[in-house]
Amino acid sequence: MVRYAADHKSATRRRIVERAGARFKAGGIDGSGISAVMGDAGLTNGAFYAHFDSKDALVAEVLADQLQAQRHVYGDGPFDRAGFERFVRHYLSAQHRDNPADGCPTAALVGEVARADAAIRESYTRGLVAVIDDIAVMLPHADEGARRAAAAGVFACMVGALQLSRAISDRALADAVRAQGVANTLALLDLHRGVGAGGAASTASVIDPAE
Amino acid sequence: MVRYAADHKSATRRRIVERAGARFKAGGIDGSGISAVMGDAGLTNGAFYAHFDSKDALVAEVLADQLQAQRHVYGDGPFDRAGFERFVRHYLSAQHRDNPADGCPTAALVGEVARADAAIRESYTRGLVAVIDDIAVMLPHADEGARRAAAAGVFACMVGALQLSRAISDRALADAVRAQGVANTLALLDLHRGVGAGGAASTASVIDPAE
DNA sequence: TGTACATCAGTGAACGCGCGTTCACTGATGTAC
DNA sequence: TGTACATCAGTGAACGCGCGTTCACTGATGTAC
Repeated sequence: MVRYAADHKSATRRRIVERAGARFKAGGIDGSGISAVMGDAGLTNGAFYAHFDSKDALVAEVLADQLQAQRHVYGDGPFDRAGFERFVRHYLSAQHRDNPADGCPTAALVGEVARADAAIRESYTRGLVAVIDDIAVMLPHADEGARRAAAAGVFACMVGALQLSRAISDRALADAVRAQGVANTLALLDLHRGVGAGGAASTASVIDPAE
Repeated sequence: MVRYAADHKSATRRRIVERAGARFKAGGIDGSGISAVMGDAGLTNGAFYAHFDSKDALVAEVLADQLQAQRHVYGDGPFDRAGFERFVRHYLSAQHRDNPADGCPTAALVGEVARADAAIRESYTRGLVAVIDDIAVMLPHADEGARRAAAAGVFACMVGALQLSRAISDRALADAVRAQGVANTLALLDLHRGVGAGGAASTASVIDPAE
C-alpha cells in the first residue's frame, strides 16, 4: 500500500518550505515564482498544489518556519547578554548583509509582509513575537507588554540598520552603518536593562561604533 | 509652433513621478504596473515611453524625488532638536503607519531597493544621504563619516520600528512598537549628542515609551 | 482668408513573456485473487 | 506465480491574466504661402 517511505511527502513539503524561504529572502516574494521554487526543490510546478492550497498558504508557512529557524541561529532559546551580543554582531556582519537568502526573514521581507493579506501578517506576527520574546527575557520591565515592546524596539534597531546597509550602494557608508547598528542596538539594550542598575555613563560609551 | 504650453510636457512628467511615488509606496514597485501609474496620472500606458526610457529609469527618478520631498515634511532643511522630535513623533504616528502612500519612501521601499539594480541603488543612496545629513547636523562628531553613520543609525531605528508596526497584525503590539520607537530614536539621538555634554541619567529616562 | 502641411503629446492595440493555477496523464509500487 | 487493478507523488502542457515595451495612428494646434 505504501509506494513511498511513510515520511516521503512530508519530507518533500519540508524541502519546498525551506527552498522557498531562501528564494523569497533573496528575490522577494513577488519576485519568486512557483516554478522557480519547485525547481529549487527538484520538482516541477504542477506538484506544488499537491502540497499547498495556494502561493499565499506557502508564504504564511514559510514565514512561520523562517522565524522559528532564526531563533536557533546563535545559541538556543532565550538570550543572555553575551549570547545576544554575539547574535547582534553576526546579524550586522558583512556576511549576513551580503547573503540575505540565508539570513533574517524580517530584514528581507518585512516590507512585503506589511502589504500582504491578514493571514500572512498573522503568521508573521506569531513568529515575530517568539523572536522578540527571546530578547525580552533579558529586560527587567514588570509589564509584559512594555517588555515585549522594548524588545521589539531593540530588534527594530538591528533590522533597520541591516536594511539600510543592504540598500546603500556606497560600500564605506554601508559598512559604517553596520558597525553603528551594532553599537546602537547594544546601547539600547543596555539602556533598557540598566534602568537603575548600571552606570549610565558607561552605557553611553557603548555608542561608539568601534567593532 | 507650440500647441501646448511650454511647460506642458514637463508638468506631465512631474505628475507621473509624483503619482508613481504614491503608488510604489502603497503597493510596492513590483506590485505597481506602468498602466496603473499612467492611469493615476490621467494618461494611458503608451504615453509612458515618451517620458521615460524604462520602468527602472522611472524608479530611479521616483526615489530621488521622494527622498527630496521627505526633507521638507516637517520644517525645512536641517533639523534642530525640537524639529527632529516633531519629525520622529509624526514619523511613528498611527497616521503615517496607516498611510504609506503619503509617507517615507525608505520605510516602504528599502527592501525592494536592496534587491534592485546598481543605478536604482545609487539614486536611492544619494537621496538617503541628504536625508541623513539633515539629522547629522545635530551631532557633535568631528569626523564626517562617523557623524553620517551615527545619523543613519538613528534613522534606521525609526525606519525599523515603523516597518515592524506596519507588518504586525496585533494592533496593541503595533502601537506599542510605535511608541517605543519614538523613545528609542530620541534616546539614541540624545546619547550621540550627549557625549560629554549632558546627564546620562536623564538621557536614560527618555527610553520610557510614554508618548 | 483659406488651405496644405508640420509638429508632437497622447492613444490603444499588440508583442512576447512569466505569473498562479488546473488537470489529464505517467509510472512506480502496492494489493487481490 | 501471474495478472488485473488501485494508489498517488509527480509531470508538463495549458488556462487566462497582467507585465514591460513597441508602434502605427490620432487630433489639436501651429506655420507657410
